Amino acid sequence: MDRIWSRVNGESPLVHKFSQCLNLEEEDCRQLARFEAASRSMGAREDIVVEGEPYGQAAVLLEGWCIRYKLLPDGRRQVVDFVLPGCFIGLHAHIFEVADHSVSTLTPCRLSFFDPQLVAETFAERPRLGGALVWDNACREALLMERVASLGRRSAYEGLAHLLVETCKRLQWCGGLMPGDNRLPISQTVIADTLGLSLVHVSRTISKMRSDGLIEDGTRRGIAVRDLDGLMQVCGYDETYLHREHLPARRRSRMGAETNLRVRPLIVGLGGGGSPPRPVPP
Amino acid sequence: MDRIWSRVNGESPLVHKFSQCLNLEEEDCRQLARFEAASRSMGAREDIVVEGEPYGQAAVLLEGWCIRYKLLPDGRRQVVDFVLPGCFIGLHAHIFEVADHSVSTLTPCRLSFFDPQLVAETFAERPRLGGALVWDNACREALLMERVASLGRRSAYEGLAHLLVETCKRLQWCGGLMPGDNRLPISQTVIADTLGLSLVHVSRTISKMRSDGLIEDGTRRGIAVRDLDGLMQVCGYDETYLHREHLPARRRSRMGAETNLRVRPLIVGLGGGGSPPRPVPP
DNA sequence: CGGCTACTTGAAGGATTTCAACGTAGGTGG
DNA sequence: CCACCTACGTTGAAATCCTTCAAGTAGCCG
Repeated sequence: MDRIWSRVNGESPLVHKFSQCLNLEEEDCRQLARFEAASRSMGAREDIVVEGEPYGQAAVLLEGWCIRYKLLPDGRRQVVDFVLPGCFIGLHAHIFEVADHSVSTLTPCRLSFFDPQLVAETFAERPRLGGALVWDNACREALLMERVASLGRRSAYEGLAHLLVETCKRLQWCGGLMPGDNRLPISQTVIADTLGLSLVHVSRTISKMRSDGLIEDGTRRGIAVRDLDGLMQVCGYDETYLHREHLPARRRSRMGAETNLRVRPLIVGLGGGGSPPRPVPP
Repeated sequence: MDRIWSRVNGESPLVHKFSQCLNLEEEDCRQLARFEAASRSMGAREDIVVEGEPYGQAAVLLEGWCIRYKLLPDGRRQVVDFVLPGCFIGLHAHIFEVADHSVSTLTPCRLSFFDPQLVAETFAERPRLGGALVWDNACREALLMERVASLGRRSAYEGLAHLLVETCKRLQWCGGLMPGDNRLPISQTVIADTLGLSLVHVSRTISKMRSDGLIEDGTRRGIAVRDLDGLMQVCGYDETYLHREHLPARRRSRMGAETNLRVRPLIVGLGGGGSPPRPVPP
């Protein structure tokens, strides 16, 4: 589980990501390359950002997996998000003095550190890329909201299914899924801290899911999805929040700062002044 | 609980909010006024944004409370965030086609709807304000992460305490706390859907907290905090994530430098009913 | 006075945690 | 090569947190 989780091809993760929402021009790629200029390797389980301490430089993750997490005063840990290739780390460095969460490597990683100032420059010089950054940020927030929904309203079994599906989708998206190998490098401990469960219960939940034929017996080699559709059924997966619907065509013309943003009619008070959709227990 | 939760004075919520992180100039205030130009009233329990449907216009909440929430396919509801005066709603309208969450009024509200295009203009014409928007957005993300930690790793009692403290802090911050009245207009149903608990258990938790002398018997009039320090002890409250540390001095020079703007438009904005019983996993 | 919504309370059951013990693989050093 | 250590995973049993079901109370409105 400790090998580097490299990308399928040697392509730049940022170019790969943003070319999905933007027709990158020569100059855009050049600018993105500046983010990835100072590549550096790190081992597993190393800290990149530490909660309560000042941010260091910002970084892009090129290869490997990291986790973003928070610690309660008594040591309980909550993993907030998985950081996959192409994700930014510590981009708030230029906004906040002190980090409100930690980021650590999960596997050996390759990252590129850059001066946060580069973000400002990008907005100034390549507004189209600036728009892409905005979009990227909004996507991360959507992901966070879905996590909230998962933690609050899904059972352990459902939550695990959802996490696995979501992670697979994101991996496909960022090109981080190995061809003949769909294992995810996450230990049960990490899963527990992500789903807000105890390690023991995660073990039992995984056992059940394995015997249900939904995942592989990937013990100690990472968990592996066997039946994606089955998992999606389990948790009623709805991909809307990943916002990948209309990326190909429409998005390209809208993200660019050159084009006009359009206005749409208000949607207010549906239901004739009634209450919001509320499933009431009898 | 149905009166309008107005602001302490008639000041503009946006001016109030951003003057805490920025020395607003005459022209800044004029620009902010454009966001608040088209004021409109709404009743309690009306929809503003509906998950799965296209966004409407964006809005600023001027008075009242709203909730941001998600629905699972089977109707379970998870409240993601409280929207307080000065908060934006549907600011993603210019990024995403389809809303990934809903927003509804909780109390009667006054809002101002504006064309999302106004955001782009603001970044272009008043970069200092653009920086403030970025900061505002980052704060909301920090809030979301804390919510994740709460849902995943705090008990019902701790989570309730944390939610109450956080909400009081935010209210003080946005000036939405009435002078002689520290009641919060949130029903137990809303609390349950925020903490990811059942209504019944919230009722019991509140009872206990009340008998512990931490909150007032605000039945049917909203819950009221009696012992803020006590609540903070219960949940080990750490305010770091609200990022209010160095707002007074330092922030002003960093956020606002039209000269050396370290941050640049990284826009992004994000801006009733109860959850049915959770189905038993197979 | 219904009828509605919000809240309360008791009892039972289920989900999840804790405690504790055990197993297994990989790495390290003798 | 084995002994040992550590990280990770599994399993059982008991305890706890929380949910569900069900019924009842209280305030508000027409």
